[in-house]
Amino acid sequence: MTSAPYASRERSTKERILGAAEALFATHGFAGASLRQVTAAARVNLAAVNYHFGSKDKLIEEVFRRRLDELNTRRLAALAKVAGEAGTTLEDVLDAYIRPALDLSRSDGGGAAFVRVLARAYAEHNETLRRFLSENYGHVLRQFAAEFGQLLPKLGKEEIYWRLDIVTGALTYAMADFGIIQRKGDVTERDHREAAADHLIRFAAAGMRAATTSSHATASH
Amino acid sequence: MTSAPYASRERSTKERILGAAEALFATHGFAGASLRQVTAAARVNLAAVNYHFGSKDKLIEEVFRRRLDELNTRRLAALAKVAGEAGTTLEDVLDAYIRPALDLSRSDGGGAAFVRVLARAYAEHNETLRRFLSENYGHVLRQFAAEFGQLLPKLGKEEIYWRLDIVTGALTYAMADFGIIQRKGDVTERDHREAAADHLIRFAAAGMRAATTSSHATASH
DNA sequence: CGTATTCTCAAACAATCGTTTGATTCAAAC
DNA sequence: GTTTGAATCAAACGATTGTTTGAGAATACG
Repeated sequence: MTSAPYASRERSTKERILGAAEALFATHGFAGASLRQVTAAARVNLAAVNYHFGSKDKLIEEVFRRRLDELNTRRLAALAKVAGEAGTTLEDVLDAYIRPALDLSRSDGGGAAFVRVLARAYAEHNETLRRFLSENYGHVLRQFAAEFGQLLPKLGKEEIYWRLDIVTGALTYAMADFGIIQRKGDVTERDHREAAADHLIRFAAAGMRAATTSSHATASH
Repeated sequence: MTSAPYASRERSTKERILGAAEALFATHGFAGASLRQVTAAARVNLAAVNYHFGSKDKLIEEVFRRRLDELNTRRLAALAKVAGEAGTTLEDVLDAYIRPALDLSRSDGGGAAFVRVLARAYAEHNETLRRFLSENYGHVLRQFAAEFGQLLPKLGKEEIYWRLDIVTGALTYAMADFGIIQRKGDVTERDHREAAADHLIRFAAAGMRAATTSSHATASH
């Protein structure tokens, strides 16, 4: 029975709400998922959201904070392992940027859903949410941009940001499995994402290395 | 054969609704923009949406159909000009894919807003909308994939789709101006998008040409 | 024990949602 | 001028939204 004391439940009310919100925001979006859907999925009372988080907007922020803190930490840790080293390649740095997101999407705690939430956040124009993400991602982005600048000395600072921006957009897109390509039935979700990261890293590395010749018409060949 | 009443107005009610819906869907999303917002912005009566389109979902579909028909036509026309030719480069084909979207985003009829709507559609998991887009994009995508296959004979069919998929995601992301990079005040919107397309084409071409040899770490397990 | 605090719950709140209705206005057909 | 059918309008529909309320149950602490 569930008549046990509240504190002894397998997961706290706050955590159940966060998990349910994450999954529903990924599926229906922030405006599309109602608090009644969230609380029903979490098997908690409707009023629990406003009691524990204050409002729906604050709940959304908490959904992001819970994952982004760890994602940023892991990315910077992975970057620190390869940054400045002699034999570090572009692929290594890109791996440090992409792999933590891949790992997050594989984690069983609902991280896969969060990656889709993250992709939605990029598509949203919500000013509050944009600023929140910028404050979290901006710091990481600057450190990676500095490392890319060392590996690609011929590229200007602005050019680095341009290309890294494209990589981030493509990464988010690919990680969220938004592509038109449907994975075959005999390929597991894990292998699918491994392949996605593998393709993306090769793709992104080549793109980051591309020459800066302004005119692309009849460039080589 | 009755021509429409109220024909003396500068734009018809249907067109005004479509324009307002496009702009508001881009800003607030499909669930986030209400019909009252749309009809107020279009300066038409609330009931006009259901009268002319039947429902909100049908209105959404019509917003897409109006732009996608022309975008697909232009992409295929641009592809036909370079496909099969002797000196055709990868950049030329990518240009045929990206340039029509760029032109659309520059058109004064609200095309810029539609590109943002398109990016939202990719982030949505709406099954109906996904199928609608797949039917429109699938046809174009197959033709481009065939051309890329000729230009990159070393890549398998599945690999082509993988990379083209990443290009599409990155394109949508960049075209919608979702990037963190903010354009400077002295750069016009037009120049900003020109630069974006230029960067993206170079980036994408290098990515498409990337070797298939896995340069880093086959996964464990 | 009793008291204080934290949390849950059903119910209701005002606001907004997409949609429908019925009357009215308008341009063209007769 | 009358009729006709399409288009517009204000108003209301029932359903759903995020949020608040107040009473009650569960826990913590003295």
